[in-house]
Amino acid sequence: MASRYQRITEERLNSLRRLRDRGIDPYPHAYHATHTIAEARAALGQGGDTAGSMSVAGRVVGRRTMGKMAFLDLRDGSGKIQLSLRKDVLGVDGYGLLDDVDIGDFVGAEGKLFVTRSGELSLEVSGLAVLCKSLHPLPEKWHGLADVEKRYRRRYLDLISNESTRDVFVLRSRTVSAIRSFLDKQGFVEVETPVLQPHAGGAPARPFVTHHHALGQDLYLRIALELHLKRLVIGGFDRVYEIGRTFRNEGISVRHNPEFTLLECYQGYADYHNMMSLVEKMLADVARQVLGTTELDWNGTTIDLSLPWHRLTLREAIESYSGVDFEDFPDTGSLRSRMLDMGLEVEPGKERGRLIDELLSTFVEPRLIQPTFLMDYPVEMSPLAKRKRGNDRLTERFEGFVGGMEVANAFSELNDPLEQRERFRQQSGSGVGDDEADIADEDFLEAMEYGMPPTGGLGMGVDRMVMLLAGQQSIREVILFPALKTKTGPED
RNA sequence: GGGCCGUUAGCUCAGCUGGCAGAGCACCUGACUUUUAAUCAGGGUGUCACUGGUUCGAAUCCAGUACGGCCUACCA
Repeated sequence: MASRYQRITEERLNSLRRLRDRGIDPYPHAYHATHTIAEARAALGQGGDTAGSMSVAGRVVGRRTMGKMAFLDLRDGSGKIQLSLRKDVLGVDGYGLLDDVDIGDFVGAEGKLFVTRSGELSLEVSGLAVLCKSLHPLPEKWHGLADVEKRYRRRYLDLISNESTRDVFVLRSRTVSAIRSFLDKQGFVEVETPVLQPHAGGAPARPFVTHHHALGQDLYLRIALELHLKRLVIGGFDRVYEIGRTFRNEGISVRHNPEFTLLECYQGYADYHNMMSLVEKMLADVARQVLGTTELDWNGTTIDLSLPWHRLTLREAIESYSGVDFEDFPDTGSLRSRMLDMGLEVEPGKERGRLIDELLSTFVEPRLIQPTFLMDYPVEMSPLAKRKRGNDRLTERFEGFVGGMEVANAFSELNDPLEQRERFRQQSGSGVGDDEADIADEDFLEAMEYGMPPTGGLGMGVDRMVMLLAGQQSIREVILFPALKTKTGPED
């Protein structure tokens, strides 16, 4: 604490002291601004008569003094405006306050609008109030804050000094709103289900474990929304969705954050074909609402989200990009030796489904830049999906890819409770689930025994969707406070 | 977990084969009543990430540690 205090620039503390000596509270409780800065700017646009006095409030982001007159740049959440301060208007005392106003401080200003000789809309200030004294200098005005680690750890500084960062998160907010409004219009009901669960199911991922003291019981942070939402379909919510944080105790990368936002929605009486068109329509609709177009710039290439997406089966895709037709290798051993022949490093213990997944992520996924659905995944990769009509070895499942990333995963949901029980059993027996995530959720199976209508289910990574719309290559650029290791040392 | 790269002033960055720690912005002092990357004159404010080693001498070379970035691994 003491060291932190010592780092504060002596001049800022002196300003603070001088303000108090003058009887000015540097941290007042409130300020009534009559206009936001954007409203103030618009006020001049109409009519031109700006005789009325108005007030605005914001952070000082620029300061140009020239003796008996000065300009401050003021910014609030809506925009930026220049304040003009003159000694002959404010008086010696009022103008003297400027000595103790630094870049970074919050001020409120009252005055009348006018346009300077050089055409800049400004507020001729008749009254200035300090609203908060800042004790640290802001990052430099031209380059902003560039150090990636500092940008994430002190996102507030990133937001203050880099407008583009702010734009990304405004876009994120609009994206989530657009998803909601799209689904709401389609008759989906939004719900919230538990984050803390006795079993973490719905996906083969390692969960975070926590402990409930009063219950004396370990709980898991959810890794998917699936099993609870299906319970709600069983309960009569034919169209239901949730947008929520999920947690996976796995590696961190440009596409993976330990906590991320997942959209899942379920539609009774629908199958995976219906979900495909839902995904297509939703992305096109969201892009139009957020960007005004279905064309995205992704790493220099243009991605077109207009309908329809390219469709091919997983088998076709893997065969055309890797040369392997997995139907020719019906068991783990044969597929494994084929992959070894290709010079791939294959970890022992991977089942056939995992091997196919590896072919997919190595050869196919990076190539799927334009929106593409891969359909019909093998049963062993998809324990919650219904078998494909006409082919027992496959399921009616698809994944959607855009920009070389998986952004959607959906299927005709398995609703045969006896088969579901059997699939869970095979899954846990195969060593895939282990005890890390107790997939065999007995409570869920019992619910399914009461009967779930035929249902299409869909999951989409919201962070990745935002990455696409914002043209960002790293998930950390679309998460305000991405996961970072705690920094230890003299800093604190 | 493995590999490569990075960490120098509040911020953005230079600093060569080892020889007194640098620039711009910010900040401080002074001038300036229409500036807007204001301008002009002056001022360097530093645990060179941390710890150890080599050396007469280390920001620089070596080793380890921390944190970060990219790749990889893990991961529907």
